[in-house]
Amino acid sequence: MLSKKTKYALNALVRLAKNHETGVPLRIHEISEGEHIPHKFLESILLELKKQGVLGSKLGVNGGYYLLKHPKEIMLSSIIRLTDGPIALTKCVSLNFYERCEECKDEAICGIRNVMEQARDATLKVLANTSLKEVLERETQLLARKKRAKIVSKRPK
Amino acid sequence: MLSKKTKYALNALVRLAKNHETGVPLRIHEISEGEHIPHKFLESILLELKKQGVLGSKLGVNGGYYLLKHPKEIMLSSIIRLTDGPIALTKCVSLNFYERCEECKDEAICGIRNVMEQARDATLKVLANTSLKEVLERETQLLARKKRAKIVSKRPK
DNA sequence: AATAAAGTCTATAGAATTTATAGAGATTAA
DNA sequence: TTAATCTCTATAAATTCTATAGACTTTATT
Repeated sequence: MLSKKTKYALNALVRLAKNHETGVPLRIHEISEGEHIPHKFLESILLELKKQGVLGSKLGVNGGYYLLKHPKEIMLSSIIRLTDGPIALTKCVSLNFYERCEECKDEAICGIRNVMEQARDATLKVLANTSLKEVLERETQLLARKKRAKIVSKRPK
Repeated sequence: MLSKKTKYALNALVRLAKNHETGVPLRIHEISEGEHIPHKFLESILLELKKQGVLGSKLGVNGGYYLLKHPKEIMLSSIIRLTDGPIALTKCVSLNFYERCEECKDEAICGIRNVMEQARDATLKVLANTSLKEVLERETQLLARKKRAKIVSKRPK
């Protein structure tokens, strides 16, 4: 499961992606209110994302945060790794956070591990191929679908 | 990430699957030593799996635990759900542990959620189609592969 | 009937992680 | 100069995870 921190980070980044083309930074304040994220918590999350090179910031009046890369270059997998750590279900199959399982006798012949590798590949195929831009596009589609459904439901028989 | 509890449960169940055809129960003791799992912790895990209907037990001398179903009928996804809970990355897309995200404004148009659905399906395709029997078969294959590799490495040039 | 070998049950403690907040500091635009 | 912002350090509160203690019950064996 993703932590709240990661969900907050993802939502904030989607919000920043929406704002990306305006060229002006977004205030923490605007994001935390718009996305229902505790202000101080979001503050620390965004600061961390800045330190990790995902976000840039501007201080003082008219300051705020902005994406350092184009939304299509920012993949969900890399965000999750920054805020939550491993995407794999066990560290012994993690590509970025590998660690041996203490209790394991021989990794090379562990059947569970073998399945976890497969699961990791399946998950990653989704998360590493989905960018913030892609998320925005999906939201557009979902919104259109919702509106269509509403119209259909109101149509007289 | 899977908790230790879940990893312990999986390893114990694989061990019980190996023992399945003998028809005799396995003692907690034998499992905890063989799989390097803290005895008391394993005790509580197995008891829980019993209450959930996965395991049966026999009391007294020559007692122990055994699988209630054939290893090919026990899927990794169902074990993980019993010990860890949701397999999905967010509860808002969990099939068995659904819960609304507090911070979410409208599930129907959430792009993140849409991706998480996809990720869930991908992971589940692996975990819900892999049984304990399948894990055992993989271990056999991995062992064979390992032996072959050893022979090749020893072969004179 | 006695004994030893198992699982059963309740309670709880310790550790780690997650979530969140406080408050003083530094920078910038107007 | 001032108000608006992000920055930084510290820490508190809550929750979850990991693990253990110890008394109890059941069963096979002698």
